[in-house]
Parts: sequence; structure tokens; C-alpha cells
Amino acid sequence: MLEVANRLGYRASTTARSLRTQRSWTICMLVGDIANTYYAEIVIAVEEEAWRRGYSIILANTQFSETKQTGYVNAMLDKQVDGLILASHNLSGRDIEILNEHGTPVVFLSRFDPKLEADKVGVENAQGARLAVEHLLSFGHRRIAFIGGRQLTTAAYERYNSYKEALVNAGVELDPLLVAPGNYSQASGAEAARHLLSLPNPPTAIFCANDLMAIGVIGEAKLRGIPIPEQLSVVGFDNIEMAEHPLIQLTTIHVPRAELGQIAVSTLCNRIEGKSGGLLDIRLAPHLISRATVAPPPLAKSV
Amino acid sequence: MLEVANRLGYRASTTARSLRTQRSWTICMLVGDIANTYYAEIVIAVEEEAWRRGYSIILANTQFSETKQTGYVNAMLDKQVDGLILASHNLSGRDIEILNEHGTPVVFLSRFDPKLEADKVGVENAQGARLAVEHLLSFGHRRIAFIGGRQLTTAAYERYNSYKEALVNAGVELDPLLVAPGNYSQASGAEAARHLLSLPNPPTAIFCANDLMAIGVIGEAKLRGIPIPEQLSVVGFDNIEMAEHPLIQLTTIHVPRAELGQIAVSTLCNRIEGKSGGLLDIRLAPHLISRATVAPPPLAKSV
DNA sequence: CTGAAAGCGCTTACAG
DNA sequence: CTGAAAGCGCTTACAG
Repeated sequence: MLEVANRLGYRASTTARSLRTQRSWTICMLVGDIANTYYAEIVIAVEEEAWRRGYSIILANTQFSETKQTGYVNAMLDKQVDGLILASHNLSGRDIEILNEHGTPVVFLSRFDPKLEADKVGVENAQGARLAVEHLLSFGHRRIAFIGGRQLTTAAYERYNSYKEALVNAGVELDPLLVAPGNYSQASGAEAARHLLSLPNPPTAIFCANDLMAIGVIGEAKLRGIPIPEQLSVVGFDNIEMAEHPLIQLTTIHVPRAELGQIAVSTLCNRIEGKSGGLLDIRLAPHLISRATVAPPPLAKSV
Repeated sequence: MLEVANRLGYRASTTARSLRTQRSWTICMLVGDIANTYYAEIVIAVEEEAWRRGYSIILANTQFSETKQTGYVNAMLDKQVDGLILASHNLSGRDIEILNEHGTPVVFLSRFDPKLEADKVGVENAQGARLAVEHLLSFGHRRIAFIGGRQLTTAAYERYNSYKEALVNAGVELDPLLVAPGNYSQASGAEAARHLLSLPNPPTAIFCANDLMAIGVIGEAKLRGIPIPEQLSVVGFDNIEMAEHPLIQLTTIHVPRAELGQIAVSTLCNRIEGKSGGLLDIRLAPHLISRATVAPPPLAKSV
């Protein structure tokens, strides 16, 4: 009977079933920028784990636009997605309100908004940044610059704070001139480097809040004929594939992206299916990968 | 009235509406590998254009797996998506049958399966490959290797064919030893280079079917101490962001990805909304971007 | 012009 | 255990 139905091309309508059961078997993932390899790899893991569990992923790319994010949150709630994975920038107060009263399960990926009660999955940003800065300090660097991410993101904030803290703990005074803003893109890393390297008293090392910006810094150094690591040390964050390239060889902090994505989905699904208890706050440990972009500071500059 | 409803948090159920109107306002995009920057940029454009037109995108990443692709095609048909954008590898015969009899609009992105009647959007692969090979020929290269993509993809096939043709047209005999398989990943480019550069009579130039593989080749050359372009010329295909990097400076064929994605969506939406006539086959023109990885062959090898 | 009813295609609780 | 009926929340064609 069922076989006959199949042969005749019968397909059970998921829409009708969703209406009846109030379950769409669909999860929305909100990311800031999929072109960023970092997110792309998380998206892959998310998609895979979701597929295994029978869920589809609706991808929403906010391009870090506040209005697009709000639009998506509302559209997805209307679509009655079973849950949301939030990996874009911080939500507006109104969005949080809506999400809270609506009650659809949410998991924060790599951001930690205290105003929304939800499960959280991410990496120990503070620990990662500390590892990076201490590595640089151990080589004798004192003028360590920082290229940060957008302020609207908690990960960027945590990395920045930990950078400051690590310097203070080492008795190094923080020079505010050495802190440059970035937006996680390669171009913004290059631009920040242009600024930092033109300073009267330039840094001997730069710690970047992600690899893409570090790669931008390396490019800018190349353009200026500044040899890395002899004249300038660079450390990134993420450990994307390009960091391993023989021409780049970037020392960086490894973030287990596939795990992050997979855990985000399983956490969310457990919540959706009522299998979880208290709110989770899972933080994976990053570690330092030492490659070829760090060396002692040039003699002239060392203390 | 409507205002009151909104204030009370009323949300019209998209599911119910979909059931009634038989329109889901959802499009599925099937890609082979989102971690590949090439696809990522297309996905962004697709997502953006879809959002503007009121559609959501369900992302399906096949990881080039036949079973996953089949699974997705069926799941999406059950979900009653309004249309599909196919940008993974070639479909199996059964999938084509199902799609054909089901009648859901489809647009092929960068692949040209003759067995499924659907709109097609892509790039002139043959022209691009010809441009690349002729560029190399004009510098005096005769031993030009080719690192191809997966055979299951029409784009790879077209690029390979055009490579052969361009050589023949120039009166250069094709050495089958100089044709290496790849899978569009950086690692596969490096691996193919390892093979090609170990040949008794190695090539003086390598044309890669995409940039990622070319970047892998450049890395492998660096590892072996082979200077580019003095000892080896390299040309890629796509013009991804990393191709511009000061350390890479890859000569390549530019593919207008944002346009590709945008046109794919508008073509599909027009079809869904019954606004289109005969089947479309849109081919955008690529062009050569000359950077720093091509030079005349080393004297010892030149004829 | 307004308002009640039918129906989209399922699932599930209930009657026989 | 089987089968007919109600209902999920909309839209739309139809009666008043």
C-alpha cells in the first residue's frame, strides 16, 4: 500500500503536518557574515548535525545589520521555526523582548547576552587572548598592539578585556594608541596595520582578534617591506585553514569550530525536545598553535 | 485593530498560510561545499536577493555526497519549497526524474545538466579557460599542466575541454601526464602540485580550475623552494579575495559571483511567479586578472 | 460591503 | 482493532 503510494509519487506534506503538530523541524541560524571562513565552518557543522537529527537549517545572513537581524527574528518566529541559533551581533532590546515572550528555544553561539535566558555555547575567549598575549610577552614584547572586532559582539569584548588584563598582570602599561578597531575582515586588518605601523612609536607585535585580520596585517607588512617575524610579530585567533599556508604560517589560537557548531545544534535540539534541564553555558577551551609569525622584538626596540 | 493585535503579540502563522495558498516563500539552495569561499560569496548574494523578494533560503550542504543530495531533494520537495537553486554536483538520474515530474521550478547555478529542463545561470567556462591558457602561451609556455575539478561537475568538464582545445589550437601537443585531478580544495591543489613537480619533465606552468587549488600549488612550491613566477607560473580561476593578498598575487580568471547569485534568484523567482517565458541559459563573461604569478618559462626549459 | 463557511493536508482522539 | 471526524490557522469564494 505504502509502496503503491510511493510509486505514484505521493509525498506527505510537511506543511500540513507542521500545522497540525506545531513542529516545523526547522531551525534558523543567524550569522553575521558567512563569507568569513570562520562562520562557514561552523555553518557546515551545524547543517550536518541538524540534518542527522532530521532538522533543516534556514540560513539568515545579517551582514551585521541591525534591521536585517530584527527582520529575520520576526520572520522566523512567524515561520514557527522550532529554534534559533544566534551567531550574529548582539540583539536589540526589542528583539530580546520578543524572543523572551515568544518562548521559542534559542542558543547563543559565541555571544553571551545576559538579558536573554538561553543556552550558551562558545569558546573561552579570555583564556585564548591571555594565551596569545602571554606568548608574545614571553618572547620579550612590550609594545603589543591589539586589533579588535566590532564592539557589538561579546566575543570581541572578552578578547579585548583579556588582552588588557594580561598586559596589566605582566606589569606592562597599556598604550591606548596601540588599540585599533577592526571588523573581522581582512581589509580591516590591513587598514588597522596601516595605522599602527605609521605610529611614531610603532608596536613590535600585533595580536588580532581573528585570523582574517591577522592575514590582512601580514599583507600590509609585506607591502611595506617589514619582515615577519623579524621586525614584527603577529598572532591571530581562530586557526582557519589559510593560517597554515606555507606563505602565511600564522601563530594563532585554535578554536574548535566543528565542535562548536555540533554542540550548538545538540543543545538546541535537546531544549526543543524537552530533554534538557537548567540553562547551559558551555565553553570550549582554545589552545595556542605556534607557527612562524612570532619572534623576539628587534634589538633596537627591546628594553 | 491590527495595531491591537500586534500589541498583543499576534503573529500570523506562515505555516497555515502556506498550507492554504500552496506557497511557502522558501527556496532551497543546494551547494557542494559552503566552506569554499567561492560558494560562500554566491550564497551571500543569493540570500540577500531572496530576502529582498520576501523569500527565505534553506541551505543544504551536500559535501558532494550523492546520498545527501538525494535526501535533500526529497526533503525539500516534501517541504514544498517554491523552488530550488542547484549548485552542487550533477544530479542522479532518479533525482532528475523526480524533479521533472514534480514540476517545482529549478535553476542550475554553474552546472548544465541537459536532462533536466530548467533555467541555467553560469559563467562562460570555456572562454575563461581559453583566456588562462592563451595568457600562459603568450608568455612562451608550452608545458602547461592542468589541475581539474571533480569530473561530476559540468564546470570542471568545460574548463578541462577548453584547456585541451586551446593547446591544440596553438599547435601544442597535450601531454596526458600534465593533467592532474583535484577536488577544488587547497589540499588537493597542493597534492596535485606534489605530483606534477616530481615529474621527470615537470611543467613550466600550471593552470588550476579554481583559486583554492592554485593557492595550494603556490604553497607547495614555497615548500620546495621553487620561486613563482621565475621557475613556475600559476593561473587560477574565480578571483577569490585571497588571490589579491600581497603574498599571493595570483593571476586568475575573474568570475562575477555576486551577480551570479543575484541572477540565479531573480530567474528562479520569475519562474515561480510565472513571469518568465522560454527556458533561459544565461552565461556571464569572465575576464583575466593579471597579477604576479605568470612570467616567461625559465630559459633552460624554453624551446 | 460584511461575515460565516469551506477547505488546504495532515494527525490524533474518539466512536463503532 | 478499524475508520470517520475534528481541528491545526489561515485564505478565499460565496451567501446574505
